[in-house]
Amino acid sequence: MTVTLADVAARAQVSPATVSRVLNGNYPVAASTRERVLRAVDELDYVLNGPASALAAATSDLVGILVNDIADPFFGIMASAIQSEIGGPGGRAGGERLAVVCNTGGSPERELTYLTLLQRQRAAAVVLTGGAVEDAAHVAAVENKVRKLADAGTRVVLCGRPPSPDAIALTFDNRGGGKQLTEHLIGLGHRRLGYIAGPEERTTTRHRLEGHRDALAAHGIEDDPKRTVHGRYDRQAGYDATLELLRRDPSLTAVVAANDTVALGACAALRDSGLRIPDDVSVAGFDDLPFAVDAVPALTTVRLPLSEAGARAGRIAMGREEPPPGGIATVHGELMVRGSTGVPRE
Amino acid sequence: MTVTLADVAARAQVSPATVSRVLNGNYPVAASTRERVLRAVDELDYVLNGPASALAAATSDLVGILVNDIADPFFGIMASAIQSEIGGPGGRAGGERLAVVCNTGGSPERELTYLTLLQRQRAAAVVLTGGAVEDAAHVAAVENKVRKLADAGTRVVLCGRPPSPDAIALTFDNRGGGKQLTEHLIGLGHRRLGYIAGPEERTTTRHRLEGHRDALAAHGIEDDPKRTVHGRYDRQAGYDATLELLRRDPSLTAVVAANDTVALGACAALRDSGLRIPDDVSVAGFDDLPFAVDAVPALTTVRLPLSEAGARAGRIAMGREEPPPGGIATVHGELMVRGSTGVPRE
DNA sequence: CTGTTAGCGCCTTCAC
DNA sequence: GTGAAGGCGCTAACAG
Repeated sequence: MTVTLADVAARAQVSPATVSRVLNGNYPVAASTRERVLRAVDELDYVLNGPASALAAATSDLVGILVNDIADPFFGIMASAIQSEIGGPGGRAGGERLAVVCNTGGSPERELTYLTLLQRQRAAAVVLTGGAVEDAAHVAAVENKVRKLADAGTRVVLCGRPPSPDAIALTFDNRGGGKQLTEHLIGLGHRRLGYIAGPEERTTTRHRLEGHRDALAAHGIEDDPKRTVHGRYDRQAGYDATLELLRRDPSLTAVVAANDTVALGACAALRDSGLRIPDDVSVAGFDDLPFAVDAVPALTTVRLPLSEAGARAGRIAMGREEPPPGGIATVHGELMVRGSTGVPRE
Repeated sequence: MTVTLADVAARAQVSPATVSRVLNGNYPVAASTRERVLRAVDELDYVLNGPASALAAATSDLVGILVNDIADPFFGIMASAIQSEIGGPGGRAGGERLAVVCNTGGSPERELTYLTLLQRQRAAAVVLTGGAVEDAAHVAAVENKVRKLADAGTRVVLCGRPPSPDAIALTFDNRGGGKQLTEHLIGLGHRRLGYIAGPEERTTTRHRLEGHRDALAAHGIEDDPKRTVHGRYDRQAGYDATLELLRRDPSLTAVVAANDTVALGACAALRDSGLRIPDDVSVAGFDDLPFAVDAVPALTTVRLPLSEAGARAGRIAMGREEPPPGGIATVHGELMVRGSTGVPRE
C-alpha cells in the first residue's frame, strides 16, 4: 500500500541501505547513484516513515517548544523566533526538523505531561519558555525530567526561564527591569505607587516584584503591602486590580503592571474611573509587546528582546551556537519611556 | 540502558503483550495484573517509546495544528482552543496526545513541508487554520497532500479556511462579515470609505474585500479602486496604507481595515495626521481580538468566534464530534459596534 | 484474560 | 562506494 524504502531501492536498483544513505546524506554515495535514488523517490512519491526512522536511529527530528500561553504574543513571538532557527535544513532524512509548540496553559501537570510526551517521542531538543512555577515538588519533578531528557541525548534549553541543572539557560533580567521601571517613576516624583503583580507562585512575578521593591527601598519609600495586588497575566486581572488599588488608596499617582497586557487593563480601569493618563495617574507595563506602542497614550514599559533571545535559544538547541559560558546567560531589558508616565499630579 | 517494555514485563512477571495492553487500555486485563504492571512501570520509571509504538501501530499520537503566524493572537487563540480539545485523555498509550502547532509563517512552501513532516510522523490528525494562498499550483499541491493524509487515515480539518476536498471544513463567513461592517458605516452616512486589504493572494483578504464591495454596490456607491490598498496583516501595513489612502483622497470619512491589527495601525496614522476618531474619520477592524476593546476609542469590528470554532475543530479532529453535514460548516461573525465609528464629519 | 509469534520500516555495523 | 543482515521497541493477530 504505502511506499517504503525498499520499494524505492527496487526501483532505483540499489540496496535499501544505499537509499537510506542518500536520504540521510551523511555518508558518501556516488553522484550517479544518488541521482537515480532521488528520481525513484520522486517518481514513487515516497515519504519517509518517521517513527520507523526514529526507532532505528534512536532519535527523532522533533523539537519541542513549551509555552505557557500560546494565545499570548509574549510566547508567540518567542516561539516564532525559536522555530525560525529550527525549521529549515539540518535535520536527518530530508533535511527538515519538525518544530512543535506545546501549550501548557501554565499548568505544572501539563508541563510535565508534555515533557514526558516529548521524551517518549525521543525529541532531538526541547526549549522551555517563560517563567516557572515555584512549587518545590514541581521544580524537582521538572529537574528530574530534564535530567532524563539530557541523559537520553535531548538538548534542553530554557528561554526566559530561571536556570536549572542539566539545561542551558537564557534568563531575562526581570528583577533589573522592574527596578529600572520603578526608578523611572520615582525619578518623576512618584511616591505612592500601586503594583499589579502576576500569579503568586511564578518566578517572573516574584522577580519583577522584587525589582520594584528594590527600587522603593533604594529610595527610602515604604513598601506598603496594601499597594500590591496579585492576579493573572491578563487584561481583566489588570482592570480589576486597578479598581481595587484605587479603592484602597485613591491617592495613588502611578500604577506599575506585571506586563503590558495587564497594563492595558489598568488603563481601561483608570479611564472608566474618570482618571487621565498620565495627568492623574501614570501607568507602566513590561515586555513591550507590539501593541504597547499603540496604546493611548503609548505605554512606558521595559522591552525584552524576545525575538533575539528566542532565536538564540533555537540556535543553541540545534547545536548551531555555543552555549554561554557556564550554561547561563542573562538577557537584559531596556526601559522604553513613552507617554503613559509623567510627573505626578498636584 | 533505557527501560523497555520487556523490562517492565519481566518485573511484573507478565508478557510484553500484557504490558502493552494495560498501557493502551483498550483491551480487557485483570485488575490485579494491571495493578502489578502499573507498579512495575512506576518503579522502573518506564516511558513508552513513541516511535516504536507508532511504527507497530501504524499511527501516532501526534496531532498537528498549522498556523500562519503564531505570534498573532488570531492564530494563538484558535490554536489554544484546538489544543484544549486534543490534549487530555483519549490517545493511545498513557492517554495523552501530543498536540503540536506548526508555524508556516504564511509561506506555501513551509505549509507543504509541515504537511509532509506530519505525514511522515503518521499524525493522527491535522488541523489547518486561517486563510489559504490562492495560487493554483499551491492549492493543487495542498489538496494532493490532504488526500494522501486522508488515505493514510489522518483526519484533516480546516478551521477558518475555505473548503477543500477530503477535508472537513469550518469556514468563516468573511464575506458576510465584511459586508455587514461596511453597511454599518454606510448606514451612518459614510460615502467615501477607504479599504485596507490584506495580502493579495489570500482567501481571507479576497472574501473580506468582496463583502465590502458587495455592500458598496448594494447601496449604489462607486467602488473607486483608488480607495483600496493592499498590505500585510500587521500594524505597520495599516499605518502606511492609511497615510497612502489619505494622500490619495483627503476627503475620506472612514477607513475599513482587513483586521484589528491593521486597524490599530490605521488609528495611529490618523492620530499622527491630526485627525480625530471617529469625529474626523471612522475606523473599523475585523476579528475582535482581545485588544480591540482597549483601543481608544474602542474598535468597531466583526467578532469571529475563534475559540468556539477552534474547539469544535479540535473535537472533530479527535472524532469526538460529528462533522457537519456535507463536511462543511460556515461560522458567522457578529458586528460589534463601538466608539471608533460614528457619523461622518460636516 | 494472557502468552507466543511475527513483523512494522528503517538504520547501521560488517563485509566486500 | 555498495550490499547483506540483524535488530531498534512495540503491537496485533492467533492460540490457549
